[in-house]
Amino acid sequence: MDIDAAKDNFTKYLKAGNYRITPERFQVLESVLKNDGHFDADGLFLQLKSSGSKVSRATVYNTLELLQDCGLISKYRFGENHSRYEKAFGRPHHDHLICLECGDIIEFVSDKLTKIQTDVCKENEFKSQSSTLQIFGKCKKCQEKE
Amino acid sequence: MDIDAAKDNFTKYLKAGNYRITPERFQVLESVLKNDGHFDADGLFLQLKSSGSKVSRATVYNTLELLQDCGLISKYRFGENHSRYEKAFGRPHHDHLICLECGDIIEFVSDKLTKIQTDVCKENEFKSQSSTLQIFGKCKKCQEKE
DNA sequence: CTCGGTGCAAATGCTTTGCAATGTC
DNA sequence: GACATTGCAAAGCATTTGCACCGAG
Repeated sequence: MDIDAAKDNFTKYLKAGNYRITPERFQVLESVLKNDGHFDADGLFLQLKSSGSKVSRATVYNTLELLQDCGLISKYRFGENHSRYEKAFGRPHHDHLICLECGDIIEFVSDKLTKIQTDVCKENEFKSQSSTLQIFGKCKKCQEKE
Repeated sequence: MDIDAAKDNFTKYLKAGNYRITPERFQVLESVLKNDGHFDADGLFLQLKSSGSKVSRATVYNTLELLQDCGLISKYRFGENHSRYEKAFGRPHHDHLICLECGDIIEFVSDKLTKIQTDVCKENEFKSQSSTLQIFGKCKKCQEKE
C-alpha cells in the first residue's frame, strides 16, 4: 500500500544524510516491504537471491541498519542468537508475546504500558528512544497440546 | 549473604534432575555470586581463571544454563551480540533502562507493569514464564554531557 | 573523475560441539 | 564400572570487515 511512501521516505533519508541512492538499497527495501511478519537478515538475503537479485549479505546488513535508522523497520532480539526485523512504517508501537514451544510471536498494544514507560523514564530522568517488552511463555495452542 | 542458601538450592536442583554434583559447577556458582551487577559468560570465565580455577568456557556456559533453569540467575539480551546474566536469587523481578551512550543499565520495579502483563497474558490466553521490558535511550549523565 | 557503495571471501566474536580423559555415583 | 561431565580445540552461526572494482553524483 504505502510502498511509494516508504520509498520516498528512504530517498529523503538518504539524501539528507548524503548517502547514495543505489539500486541495491531499494531492492532491499522492496524485499522488506514484501514481508508482513518478522524476518531476519539471512532470510531477506535468500528472498532477494531467489527473486533474482544479486545483492550481497554485506549490503543487506548495511541497508537494514539504514532502514532502522530512518524508522522504516524495527530490530528485535527475542532471546535468540540472531536479530529479527519487522516493518515499522505506518504501524503503531506494539510489544510481543513469544511462545518458547512453537516460536510463534503474538503482538499486542497497550496504552497503559506506554504511560508506565513514560513515568519510569521521568522518575529516572531517562530519555527514551525505543523500547521492547517481551513476554516469554506458552501460547494457547501449545498449552492445549498437553 | 545467602550464599549457602543458593548452594543448597543448586544442590537440590542438581539432585532432582539427576545431574552430578561437580566442583566445577560450584566454582561457577561461587563466581556468579561474587558479581553484583550484570556479567557475561566470558567475563565470568576470566574471573574464574584469574582466581585460579581451571574451569573451561564450555563448563561455564553449561553451568550458566543450569543456573538459569533453576532460577538462580536471569539471562538477558540487551540488543548486543552477547548474553548478559545477573543474580536472580532472592531478588524481586525488575526491568531495565539501557543507556545507548555509556552502556549503563538502570534497574526499576513497577507493580503496575506486572499487572499489565498479567492482563495481556489473560487476554491472549498466554502462559507467561518470564518477561523483560527494555527501554533504550540516554541516561541523565549522558544528557547533561551536551 | 572522485569517493562512497558493492560483492566476495575471509575474519570476528560469542557460543556450541566432538571426543578422549576424568571423576561422580 | 558406567556414564555424565570435563577440557580442549575445532566447528558453527550471525555479523562485520578488508579490499579491489564499480557506479552515483
